[in-house]
Amino acid sequence: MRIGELARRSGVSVRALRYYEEQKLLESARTSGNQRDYLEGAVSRVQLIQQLYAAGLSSGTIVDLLPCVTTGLATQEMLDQLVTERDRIATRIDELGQAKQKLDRVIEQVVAAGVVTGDSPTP
Amino acid sequence: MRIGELARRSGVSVRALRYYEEQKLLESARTSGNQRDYLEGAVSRVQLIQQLYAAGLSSGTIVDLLPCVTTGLATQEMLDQLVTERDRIATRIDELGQAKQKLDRVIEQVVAAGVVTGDSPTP
DNA sequence: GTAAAACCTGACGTTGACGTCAGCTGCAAG
DNA sequence: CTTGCAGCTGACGTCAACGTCAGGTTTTAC
Repeated sequence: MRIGELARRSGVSVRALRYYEEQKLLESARTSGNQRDYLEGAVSRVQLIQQLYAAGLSSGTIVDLLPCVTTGLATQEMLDQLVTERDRIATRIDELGQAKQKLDRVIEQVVAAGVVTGDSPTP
Repeated sequence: MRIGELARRSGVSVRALRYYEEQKLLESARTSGNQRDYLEGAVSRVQLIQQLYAAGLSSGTIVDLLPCVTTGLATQEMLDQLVTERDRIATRIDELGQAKQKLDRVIEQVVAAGVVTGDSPTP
């Protein structure tokens, strides 16, 4: 599979895939014409990378943790880092939950008070 | 209250407070010597701003929404934006929850398999 | 064979929330 | 008075995950 297809199937940009390779997150074979050639498994790997990015991990951290995420094996240091990140995510979920509650309450108030009509007319 | 005290009490940097003012998120009176002079309420306002930032809102969005967060009054447009952001946060919480579950499972696996000892010695 | 996609490397541009530095002013203490 | 911290404005620096452009090569379609 070449880079364009992987991009479509995994939902990220071609540029992002090249960036992942630069960051050692993703590897590719090369064809005789020097074009990247990916295995099928690359799709789920890219999706995994995306999920970890979305979780707020840096590329460096992902590089450190991807091996044990895929193999289930880790050194003590890796385990510590895993736990650290897991806890960070948990904390973040908490923060977001509080912010959401705040907005929920504001929305409730606004709805209860009725919407204000104070805009400029559409010219 | 001057800017240094507000920074200490709200837990953000002096630079951040000046930035908030630049972004119209925070206002201050000025003393005769042109120094910023804040009301007591500024502390909680800054904390609120921080919470909204932490929730992933941009300063522009916060500018739009702060009025109704503090007053409970909103136009239809503001209400729509409120709901949009609330939903965005909810989605994000979901994503983070999934990522957390993934790390939880990995940690479980690692613990079940036992920690690997494969490091370079400390020289 | 040739035109159009798709791909390559390399390098500069973007964005947001500040950090940091320079050079100047205000203000309370001894 | 002067020492020295706190504050002021203005402006450039940062960092990460890409976007985008330039200039060239490879693959595909006809």
